[in-house]
Amino acid sequence: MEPVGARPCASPWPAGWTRGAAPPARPAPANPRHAEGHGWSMAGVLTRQADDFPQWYQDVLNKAELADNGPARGTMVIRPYGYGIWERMQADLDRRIKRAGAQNAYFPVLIPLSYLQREAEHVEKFSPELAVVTHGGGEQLAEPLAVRPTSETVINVFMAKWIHSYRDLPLLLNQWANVVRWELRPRAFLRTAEFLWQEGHTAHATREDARAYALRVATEVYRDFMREVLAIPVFLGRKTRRERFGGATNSISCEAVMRDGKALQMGTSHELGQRFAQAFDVAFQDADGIRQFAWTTSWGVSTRMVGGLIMAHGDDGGLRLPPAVAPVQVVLMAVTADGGAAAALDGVGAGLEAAGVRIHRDARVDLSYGRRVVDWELKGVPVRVVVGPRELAAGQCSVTRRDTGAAEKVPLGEAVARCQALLAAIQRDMLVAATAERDARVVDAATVPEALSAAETGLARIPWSAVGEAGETELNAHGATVRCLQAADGSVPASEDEAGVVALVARAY
RNA sequence: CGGGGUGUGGCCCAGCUUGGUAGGGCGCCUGGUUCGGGACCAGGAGGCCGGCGGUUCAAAUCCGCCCACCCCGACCA
Repeated sequence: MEPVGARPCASPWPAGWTRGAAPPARPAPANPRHAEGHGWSMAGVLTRQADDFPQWYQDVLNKAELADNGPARGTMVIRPYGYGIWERMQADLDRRIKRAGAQNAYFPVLIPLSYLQREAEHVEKFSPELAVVTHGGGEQLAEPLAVRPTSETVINVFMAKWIHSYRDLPLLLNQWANVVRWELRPRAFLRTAEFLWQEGHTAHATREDARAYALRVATEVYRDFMREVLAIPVFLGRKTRRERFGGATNSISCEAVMRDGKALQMGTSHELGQRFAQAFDVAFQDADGIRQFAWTTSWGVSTRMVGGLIMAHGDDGGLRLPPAVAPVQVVLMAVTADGGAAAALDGVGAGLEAAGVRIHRDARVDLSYGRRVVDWELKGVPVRVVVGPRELAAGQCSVTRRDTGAAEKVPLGEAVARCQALLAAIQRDMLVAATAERDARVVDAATVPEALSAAETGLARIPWSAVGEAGETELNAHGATVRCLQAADGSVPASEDEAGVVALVARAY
């Protein structure tokens, strides 16, 4: 007997993905070319999102050449095209982080295990996912070394060494690094045993300063980056006690909604109070000569954002990339090998390059036209410029945008300017579209059962007073979580107990 | 830790019940015809059938042990 719906698969990624979840209703494809009756279909190329979203994600990873599974369970190889996206994210974030005053540094990947144990809640939360090195050079180590799951501990040791006076504060550090967390349910980009991220660590003289900085990073660095560069709108909110980072006094998170209605935590910024400072003796003398503990923060975003980008924008044709992070912004291709198409495209390409646009010339005329088109659609290249005999005869090129599928004929002489305008429009329109789609998935709820029902297809807004710790337990028992808490006006509340606080509830990756 | 399942070219799988020269699709290589939405034809490369042992004239197939991975549950969050 054949188990219905069984999909044997050697890959570890899709494991348990749809556990208990009914496939939510899906919106109509954003790309009109894929609509019923239009004739062009990606059938056979990609699993449709509505049929099996996790399989669609897996197909996109493979066909857009984003990532492969690593040899060790839970590890991932990021392929050049996927890494190109990450590099674009890194470059922009790095600028924003520096604009916020932080400087880059680098701390070791191996951390003495005893460091991890100095802050009680920190070690409690991270122990289950630690990878520990016990041998080196063929000898058992006197003290095991943890492979960093995050670097608060080692960085605080050095903050303690470097900070003496209030004049040394604030100390604003950031590092780009890899971290390892032993995950039992890995999912490519979203939860991998090893991932790449940036982790910021700061020390401040006052609680107010630390709090303001953690919020500043969450808004000016993370939220703005996600909106302006990734074209993904996020809810900024406060984590509940249960969802808080191990060792934090407050965690602020950026929560995005994917196209299957599930939420994804795209980034977090934590107030650590004086807990790490006390554990690691990060202290300074204030202007009055009084010795005080510093107030610290930490904040990070990771390669998980690549997964979020895929799932927030991708459609049945594959990836859709906002121009700001697209490794290739415009692809140029000829329909056939003969004629003067190549020369015409060279001219447009040279103009685009001179204008600073990232282009790719697809010279593979030995492949069928359809094959090449599908390739670039799968890869989400924002704009495609095509020249064939028809265009050539008219002195034009065909310019097609990936986000809407809209195509137009443009005189060759105007192609560069038109592409630039389109790239700007796509960047804007993708945010507008993603925002509309997200908002359509947000439902107001008054009770925990109502919130659970709404979480089947999206995100529920429910008064936190109607949930509480008991309600949160109930939600968790049914696969939903409180993603974050917001004040009535959408801002980040200073405490859970503020009047009018609203909980955003969803199933999450 | 308990229950269930799967290991066969790069990928997905058939073959196993009833032992008898290792197959198909996709991908890859060559040549040709094609090329306006994943083309077609022909030829070709590529496999200690997860490992060890057993039964047998003969094992991918039957038996035993082991390993790895996956699913459900438990645990954790």
